[in-house]
Amino acid sequence: MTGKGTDGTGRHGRPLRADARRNEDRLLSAAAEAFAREGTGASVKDIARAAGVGVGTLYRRFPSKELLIEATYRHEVQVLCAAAPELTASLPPAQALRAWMERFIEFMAAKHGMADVLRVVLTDEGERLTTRAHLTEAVRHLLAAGASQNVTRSQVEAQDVLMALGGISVMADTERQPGLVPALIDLLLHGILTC
Amino acid sequence: MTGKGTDGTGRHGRPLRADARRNEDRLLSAAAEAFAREGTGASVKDIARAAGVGVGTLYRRFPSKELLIEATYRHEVQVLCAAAPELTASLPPAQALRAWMERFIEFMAAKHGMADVLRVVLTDEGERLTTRAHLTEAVRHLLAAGASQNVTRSQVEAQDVLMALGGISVMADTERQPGLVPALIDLLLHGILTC
DNA sequence: AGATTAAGCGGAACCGGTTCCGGTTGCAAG
DNA sequence: CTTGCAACCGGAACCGGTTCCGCTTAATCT
Repeated sequence: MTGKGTDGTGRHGRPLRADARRNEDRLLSAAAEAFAREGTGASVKDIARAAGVGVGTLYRRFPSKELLIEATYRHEVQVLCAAAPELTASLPPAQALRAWMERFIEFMAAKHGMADVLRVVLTDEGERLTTRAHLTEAVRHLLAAGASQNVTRSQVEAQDVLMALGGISVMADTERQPGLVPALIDLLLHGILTC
Repeated sequence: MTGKGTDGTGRHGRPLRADARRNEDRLLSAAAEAFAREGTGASVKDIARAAGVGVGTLYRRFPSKELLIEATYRHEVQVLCAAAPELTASLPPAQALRAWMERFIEFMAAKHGMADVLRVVLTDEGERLTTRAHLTEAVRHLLAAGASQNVTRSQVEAQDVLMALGGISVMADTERQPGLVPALIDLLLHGILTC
């Protein structure tokens, strides 16, 4: 994230011009609708047209389709992250971990082709709090709860777990075999837990 | 795999016409060179031109870029698979497993963008022995060696391990963090081994 | 050799993502 | 209110993958 997106500021933190902000709103709702209806396969040109702007405008605000997707789903990701503390509060660490991992995968799989999101959601080197940082934080929270009761190996890094989950999402999306996801989550969980 | 590729037979097992076979050869060597030089990002049109044929010809023989990539690397994958028995013969099961997984990832990462291969290499429902079947077999071999000495959990399926490796490849390719791969291999290995 | 025809061929056309750029306009300074 | 200009706008153009289709030709039959 480089200071662009839904925060109403431009490239240098300067407030957006009124028309620009209006277009951003239109684009986001057109995108939300299109992605909900057709999945992330929806074409950017169609989204731009539905929003009543040209593709150029869309691309200035969201420099790639993936970033548009991320912006569209950012809120849902925040909700996902917020669930981590709640789960650790109400379940034993191992179960909380599993439950959250399932939600993560489920979210990623929700709309077909969601794997695109992942590349953006997990990839980023911006300065401010990013979506990715939130996710890492959520995992760190879950792992910490486990470590404090010695049920998770303390060498396991939150970031690596996140990446592993990302990998599972991609494969689940690519392949279509039923039962793959639970099997891979099991494998990952076994790798995290103390024996 | 549906009976197309480098076996010199057409869609119905009928032998290829002479010109077709010649073009297939040209395409494969042009592809090999292009992929080696530019990675799998090399454009199909360029490859067709280098081979002196039209894109249509390329597409009849290799119905998608991914299939062309797979055909180009099929031999290397076979070599990789062949290494599995050798490793189990010369190393303790856990080490053999780790060594092979490292080779797998290394191979996938060798040429940038190799993640494309994966989708084809790992996805397939053909009737005959496929590349994917070979890979699964290699993993099964490694797991069997481990199971016989009780160092690997017997519930772990070869296919799931292969998928997990696929996921790691994708993430390693997407992300660029050093140390990610070893960390993920560790995690996976811990998930496979008995404690 | 000549006819027949399925297989093969090339490349124009299409589609989706992305870039580029000449024209437009919100906004603030004068 | 006018003016200057940075920010913004739209869409044509480009690029890569894939499809389509009319023409060509290797292989086979007579």
